[in-house]
Amino acid sequence: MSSIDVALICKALGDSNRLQIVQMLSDGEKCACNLLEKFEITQPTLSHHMRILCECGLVDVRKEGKWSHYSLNNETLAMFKVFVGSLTASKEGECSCQ
Amino acid sequence: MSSIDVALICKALGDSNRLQIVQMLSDGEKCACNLLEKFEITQPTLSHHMRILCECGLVDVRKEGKWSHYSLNNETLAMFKVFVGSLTASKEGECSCQ
DNA sequence: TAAACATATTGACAAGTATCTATGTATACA
DNA sequence: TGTATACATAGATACTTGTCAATATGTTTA
Repeated sequence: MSSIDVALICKALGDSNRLQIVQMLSDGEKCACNLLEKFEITQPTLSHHMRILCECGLVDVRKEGKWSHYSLNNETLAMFKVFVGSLTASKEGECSCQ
Repeated sequence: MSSIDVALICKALGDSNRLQIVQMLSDGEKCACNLLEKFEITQPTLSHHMRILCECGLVDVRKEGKWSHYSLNNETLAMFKVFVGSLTASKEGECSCQ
C-alpha cells in the first residue's frame, strides 16, 4: 500500500480533458480507442494524458494484445477521497494579527 | 448557490504550495502574514497564489483594516467533495474492443 | 512474411505559469 | 501630515505543459 502525492493527482485532474477521461473511467474500464473517439485530440496527445494519469497512480493499464485498457486505481482513489474529505471550512483558529 | 469548475479547483490544488495553504486554512482562518511566514516565497508570490485559490472559489477573503483573512469556502468545498466522492473504480462496463 | 492496426515515443512550438524585483495602494499610527 | 505596515499589481524571465506531425514499437491477420 503505497502513499499518494495529492498535488500530483490534482495537477493531473487540473486539465479538463484528463478530468473528463477520469469521469469516463469512473463508468468502467475503457480502452484507448474508446477514449480517443470522445475527444478532439490526436492519438499521441491522448497517450500523453494517459501517461500522466498513470504516473500519479490514479489510473491503471491492462494491456491485452494491441489494446490498452484503462481503469481507475481503487486504492489511490480511496486515499484521495480521504484527503479531500479531511478538508474542512471551519471558522475556528483566528489568526494572531491584531 | 453557484456551480463549480472542478478542473479549475484541481489546477489550483496542483501546486504544492497552494495545497499546503489549503491544508493550513482547513485548520481555520489565516491572514496573509501568517501564511507567508510558513513558506519560502516572497509576498507577491503568496498574493498570486491566494488570488488563484480565490478565483476558483475555494478560498474567501475577509478584509479587515490592513489585513486580509483567508478561509476555505464551505460551499465550494462541499461541492468538490461530492464530485470526488462520486468517482468510483468499478471494473464494470468492458469496452467494445475485440 | 507483409500489411494493417493500436499505442508509445520523439521533437518542436506556442501558450501558460511560478517566481522574482520594483512599484502602487490603502490603512494605521505617531 | 508623514511614516510604517499589509497587501496587490506590473513587468520580466525561466520553466513547464498541451498539442501536433512524424516515427517507432509491438500485435494481429492475411
